[in-house]
Amino acid sequence: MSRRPDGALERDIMEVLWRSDEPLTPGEVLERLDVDLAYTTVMTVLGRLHEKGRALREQRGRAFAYTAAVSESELAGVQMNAVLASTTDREGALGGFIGGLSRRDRAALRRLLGGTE
Amino acid sequence: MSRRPDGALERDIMEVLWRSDEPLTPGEVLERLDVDLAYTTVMTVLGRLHEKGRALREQRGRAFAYTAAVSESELAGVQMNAVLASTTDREGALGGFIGGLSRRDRAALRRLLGGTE
DNA sequence: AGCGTACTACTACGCTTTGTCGTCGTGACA
DNA sequence: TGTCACGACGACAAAGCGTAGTAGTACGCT
Repeated sequence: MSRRPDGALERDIMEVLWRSDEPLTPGEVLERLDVDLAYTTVMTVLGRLHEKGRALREQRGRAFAYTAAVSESELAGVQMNAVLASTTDREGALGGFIGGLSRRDRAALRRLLGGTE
Repeated sequence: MSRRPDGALERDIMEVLWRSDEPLTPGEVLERLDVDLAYTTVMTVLGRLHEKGRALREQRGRAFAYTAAVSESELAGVQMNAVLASTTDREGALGGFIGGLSRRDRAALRRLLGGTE
């Protein structure tokens, strides 16, 4: 019985939410997960995501339908900023960061940073 | 007696290591921490950091002296890259990231990206 | 109106990580 | 030679997470 690594199930479920353009009930989330889990497991995790503010929910009939609170890319942006904020050598960190980027990512970054100022 | 949040002690100790330019024994680390902890607590955490590869150690007399395995900025860079790698919308993530940067950081980033291509 | 079904709330358990210490053996140094 | 510093090992509690069962309840269908 291998248990998936910590955070993996929450992550998988968030990905299901991100891929959907409308709110999903626990049952719908369960369908879209390829793994075999109990209904209540999905519910519990959705509830925890909601508690932590990472998922919003709205009543849909008797059920709750969940939506991701922040988009995947927003979350990634916020997390990268959090890492940066935790360090004292911001410039060094930025240097290390771009040193690890692919050529393509570096180009995208340059473009996103845009012109002057 | 409140326990400090998860990860905080390891972080504090890593910061002590980062701020030192030479390897430190547990006792020296303890001195440099402003908090009041048992000697063994520091030892345990240093041992765990070593196990996880985040600290190197070398014999110094009878004691071990510990050094950070990666610099603070390297670690931050790696972590930011890891976040980026975990997302599907890399460009969106980069956009969100720079959206959260200060003017100064943005300038630094632009400069670091600068010349080479 | 009654019954099954689907869904939520509540509870629970085990594992892992982390914060926090104690004990003990041993080697070094006064 | 005795005290002390230091490392090995172990321990315990709290939190986070994966995983699931039970029970109550509202809805739809018959």
